[in-house]
Amino acid sequence: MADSRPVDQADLRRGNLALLVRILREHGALSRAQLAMRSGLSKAAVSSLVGDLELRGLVHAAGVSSGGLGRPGRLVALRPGSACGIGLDVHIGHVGAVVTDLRGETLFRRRVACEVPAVGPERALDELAAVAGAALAAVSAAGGHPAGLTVSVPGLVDTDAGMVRFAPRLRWRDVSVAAGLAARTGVRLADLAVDNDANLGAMAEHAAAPVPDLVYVTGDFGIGGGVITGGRLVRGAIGFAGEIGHMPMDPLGPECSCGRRGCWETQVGLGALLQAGADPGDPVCDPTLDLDERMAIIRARAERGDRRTRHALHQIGSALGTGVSIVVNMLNPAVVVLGGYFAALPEWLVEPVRAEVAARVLAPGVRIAGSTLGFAAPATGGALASLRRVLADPTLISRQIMERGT
Amino acid sequence: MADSRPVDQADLRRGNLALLVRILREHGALSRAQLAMRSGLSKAAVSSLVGDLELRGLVHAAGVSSGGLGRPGRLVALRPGSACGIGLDVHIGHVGAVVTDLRGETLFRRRVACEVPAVGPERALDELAAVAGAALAAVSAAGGHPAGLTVSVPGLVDTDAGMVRFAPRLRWRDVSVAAGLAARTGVRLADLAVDNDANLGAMAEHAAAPVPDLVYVTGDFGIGGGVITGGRLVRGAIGFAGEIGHMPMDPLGPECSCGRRGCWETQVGLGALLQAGADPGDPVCDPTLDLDERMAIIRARAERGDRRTRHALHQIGSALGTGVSIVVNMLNPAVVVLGGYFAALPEWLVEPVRAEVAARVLAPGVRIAGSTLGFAAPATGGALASLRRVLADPTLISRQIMERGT
DNA sequence: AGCATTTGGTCAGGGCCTGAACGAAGTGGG
DNA sequence: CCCACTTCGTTCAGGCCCTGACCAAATGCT
Repeated sequence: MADSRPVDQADLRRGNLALLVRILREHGALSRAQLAMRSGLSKAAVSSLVGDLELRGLVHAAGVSSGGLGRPGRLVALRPGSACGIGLDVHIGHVGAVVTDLRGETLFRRRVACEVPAVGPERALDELAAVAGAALAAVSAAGGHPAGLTVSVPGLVDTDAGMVRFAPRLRWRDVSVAAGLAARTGVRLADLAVDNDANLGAMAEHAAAPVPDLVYVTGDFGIGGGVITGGRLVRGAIGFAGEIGHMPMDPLGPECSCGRRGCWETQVGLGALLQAGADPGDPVCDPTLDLDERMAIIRARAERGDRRTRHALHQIGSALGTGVSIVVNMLNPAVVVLGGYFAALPEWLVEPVRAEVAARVLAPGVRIAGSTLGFAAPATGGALASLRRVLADPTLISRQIMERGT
Repeated sequence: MADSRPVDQADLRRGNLALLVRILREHGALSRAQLAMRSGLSKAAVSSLVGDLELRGLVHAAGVSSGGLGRPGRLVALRPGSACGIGLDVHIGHVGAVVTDLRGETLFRRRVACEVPAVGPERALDELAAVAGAALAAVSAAGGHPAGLTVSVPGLVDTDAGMVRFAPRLRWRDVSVAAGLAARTGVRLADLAVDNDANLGAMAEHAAAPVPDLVYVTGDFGIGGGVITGGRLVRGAIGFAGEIGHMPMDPLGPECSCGRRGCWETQVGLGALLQAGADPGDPVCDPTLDLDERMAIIRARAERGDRRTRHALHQIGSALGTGVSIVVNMLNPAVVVLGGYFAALPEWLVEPVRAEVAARVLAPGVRIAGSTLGFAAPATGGALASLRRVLADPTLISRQIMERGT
């Protein structure tokens, strides 16, 4: 068995193609001369590389640079919709899809209600495959090339096997999501990936706030965490990293679904908020109601100053801050992003968390922010994860297909 | 400003030189043909690369492969003492040095008693420079080339500036270790690095137990943590990652040196053990006594079954396990290594930690182990950190110098 | 119109890896 | 003892990729 791969001239080419794509992603349209300047490559090399990217359909001419002396540069930009990452999302109440191109623009977004725990994995995968088909059609319509599909699932995922090992909230166990989707859509297994919702959410937030060290905490009834350090996602030895919902916080606390007592998610999960802030008959406790609507009711109550709701939110915020402090002490991220239902109530949750962090954390300068992506973060992260492969190696988009197109 | 470095043919060469060095490090002496097989490179390329490494003095002929049919292979091996990493260690009671070559063999080891908090940074750096000088002399005597010096300090380090920001146990604040050592030894600033003791300890344990995800917890009076995920050290946004000693564990606990209450280190630090296991007048509480000797006394008492000692150890072990469980839940390492004073008492500490982890951690298969390197881990890690640069880029060892030598 | 300036393409050149060919250095059967 | 066989390591042509120099093209300024 080989110990590691040797480095090859093709790797060199790949690396420089990827470099140009990264620069174009960050700076928009640039001339070849500007690309040469920014990349450090020679003009000759840039010419050749841009020609290559053009043949692959990843870039196209984008006018000329107007201003200034001398011959105007012919601008080159990433072609809209050229390579598209597809992110799919399985939630308790819906399945969804997001399509993003290399520039980071969203080309397609859909969300379909689906009682996933009730209908079972096979029916849910049928629904998911239908949404995926629509996403793929949107990519085709844009004249693009799908870079891959990544499915977000709220549970424990074996990313190598493309399987969901255990997702208690979906009532899934050992579900072959990748294989099931491949069979239904005809997409190659190699182009399908499955990952945890918090991991993908962290990737989405990381792309939005590009600091190398970020922690994403997402909540609905369970709590998930996604950790990015040094720009890389932390998965742990067997993919359990970030499973912070079951941090033991209070040995005398209420019993948790995992069988232990006082787990963090019993303190800050949506269940805890509803229990403290509403009576059992209250409409916000109605599980058949859409999550967004229930959050809107709670928002409204908090905004008009309802005492019980405010008190419940403050209690959640404090407990959230205690747990966040532990994470921050250990990992020293530059940013902690609060996603999921926390993102719907930032006015009442972010401040208590900041206060706890200020009181309990050694390191200065940690930013606490509500997610701007909200419940869309996991699917967006899935799209980005799919794109990341092309970003690292643009030659994955083959030349031939595009030559046919011209 | 360039956005990122372009990839170059020299990078290609570097990468393949490094590949061969890695393979030789792992497998010992190999023929060129075997190297070609294992690396995936062609025989021609291997010949050229080996010739290059020979000129740099990094490898040398090492006999012939005896067995089998056909022409025997001329074995090539890493030259003992060729490139040497130097690790320096500043502790409360001593300064020390370790020299390791590319093969991982230790060529030199020294430890000199020094009351660092008492004598102040300048005098301590004098002592450290003397030890460093002896280490450099040992490298010269072995016909080697120093790959760099890395200093381990128990405190908060600004690795970019080579400065210790705050080391309460040494009573250091804003000490320019790299500059001070450069001035005293004549070593170039670029070859000097400073890092936290727990980070370096983690690197040493990581090299000994090569799993990609490892957490190292070290204790004396303070508690430090080093985290490696995906084979990379986690530093955090401003270098505070792994500062787990001040995790808030008990809001009603005793006051900590940091000003808060119930930090983890008040529960599991050496102070907690001594307070629970010995009276103030007890010799093990004598701060002038060598740490190793004090640990030996505690070991002896535990071995002969002293009830109070055993009880104190069990109490420490439980609290240690509680904190370790939090870390493990968050990061899912394959191994947790207990270093520092914990490593001196594994028979009584490892089991309670295992029990707590088994009760509190979701992920299966986490190994808990006492460090085999003990108090030597940080310096060893420093030596490895210095070597890592050469391992990533063998061309750092220039050819000319070695040509002069032959 | 002429000149300075900048762009971008072409071409020789050198570094690096590959694959084929070949001499070198052993083993083992006849 | 000799020769076939096997494996090793070097050499050489060939191809890929980047660089640097050169040059035609395109535009503003005088």
